Amino acid sequence: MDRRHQEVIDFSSSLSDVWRLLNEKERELLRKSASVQHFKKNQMIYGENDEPKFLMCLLKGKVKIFKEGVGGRSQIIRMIKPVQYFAYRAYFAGEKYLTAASAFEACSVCLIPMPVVEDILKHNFALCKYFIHQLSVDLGIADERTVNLTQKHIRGRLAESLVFLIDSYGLEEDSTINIYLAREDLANLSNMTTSNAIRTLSNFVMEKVITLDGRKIKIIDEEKLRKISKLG
Amino acid sequence: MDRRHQEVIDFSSSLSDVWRLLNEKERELLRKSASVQHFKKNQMIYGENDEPKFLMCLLKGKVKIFKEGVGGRSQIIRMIKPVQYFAYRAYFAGEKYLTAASAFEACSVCLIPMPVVEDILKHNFALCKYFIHQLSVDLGIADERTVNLTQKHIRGRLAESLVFLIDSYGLEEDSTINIYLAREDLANLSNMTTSNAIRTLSNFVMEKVITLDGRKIKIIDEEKLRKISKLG
DNA sequence: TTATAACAATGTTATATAGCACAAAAGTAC
DNA sequence: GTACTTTTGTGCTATATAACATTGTTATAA
Repeated sequence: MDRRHQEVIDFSSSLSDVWRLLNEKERELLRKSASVQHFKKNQMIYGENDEPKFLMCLLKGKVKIFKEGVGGRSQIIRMIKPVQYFAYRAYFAGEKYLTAASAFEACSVCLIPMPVVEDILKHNFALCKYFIHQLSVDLGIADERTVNLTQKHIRGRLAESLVFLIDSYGLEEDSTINIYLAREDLANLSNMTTSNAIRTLSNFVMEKVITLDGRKIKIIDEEKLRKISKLG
Repeated sequence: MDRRHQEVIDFSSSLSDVWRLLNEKERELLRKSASVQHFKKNQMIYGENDEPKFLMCLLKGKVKIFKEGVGGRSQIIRMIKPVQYFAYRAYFAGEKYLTAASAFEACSVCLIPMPVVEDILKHNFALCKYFIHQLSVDLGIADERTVNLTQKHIRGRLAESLVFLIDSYGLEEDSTINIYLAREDLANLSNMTTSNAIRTLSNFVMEKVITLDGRKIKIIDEEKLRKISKLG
């Protein structure tokens, strides 16, 4: 049994959400056509304007989805954690990718050819429903985000990003956020410059909302943080 | 034949996109369960936090979808024209409405109970695909919009809104945009204050990109407008 | 070890845009 | 018609934030 096949067997147990919606025949189809690929830290998974070919499922690691904006400034659109599906929007819309994805840390990604997914969709209403639901949720998040990023002030935006990171990746026992972002990434997530991300973080430290140790962010007063996030 | 039924017959011919995907039985089901409602100018169609119950199809008029942001500032998320479907995202996501919708001018809206839609979806893959496609396209637009609204400067954002209006509602023979927005709405679409919308419009007039006559906006140099929109 | 680069912190300056006040114009109601 | 509200247009001021420059700090490599 070659290594590749081995991995396919492995991942199938963890594809949870989608896997549960399939019958044995469909699962067999996936086992045959899916493959696992590994990405090094900062490696590109797909780029803006690439042709979408695969439904991707993040098995291990963290992925950032981002867009290059005006003047090279990049905006992080969302972060992916295991086990989340991504990279399917463009295909369904009949477009090229509008965003890019890169491995935020070393990643294992399961690739399922979109035509295979489409074939299964034809006879599997539960899976259709899954995608409709997922896309609807994401669209809601995107609409929220538009208003938050444009209308909230810098403190509110940064606080919101921290809350988002807490909710996505959780806290360690010592209340450290379970992901280590460079200040620049935090800025790209919050729509501000790196300097302002740094400054505002310092302010939060002074106000005893967080403490900093390099890229480690420890949450001291989560309630206050959520309040700052809400009030903009 | 009562007036209501009459209207149902009328609309069925114009529901185009979706209607085409249905068989006779499904159409009959729609005819029975759908109804048409009229809204006066500025009347609320649904509000933030309302429970979503209907798939809506705009038959006549114009609708704006917006969100109340920080400090009463509202942000127009998208505009709907005939014959477009809307109001379904929240139901599919299992959420209340995150946005509000109001009649921008006198409107006729066809209401289809979401449970009926879901019933049809179960056995109609083409319709599933329609929604998956539509949601995917909208999600792409939302992602684009996030970056544009946050990173482009005021001229770029206003120009983009004008281009959007041209593409959505078209131009009359004399190159007037086919929708008459208050400066405030234009501002809410472009994420700026009313004063700045007015000022920037005036600048565009001076630069001979447009001319103004009250709310009538006549496009003089569309190419230049698109250029301003692109370059931020 | 030193050299080199990437990142973090912070102060200073410049500027885009919001906020406000007020006047003019246009709609709307009575 | 008059009174009233809403919308539009402009100028002025305040301010949030970007842009830039500098310095300190930490990693990485030679």
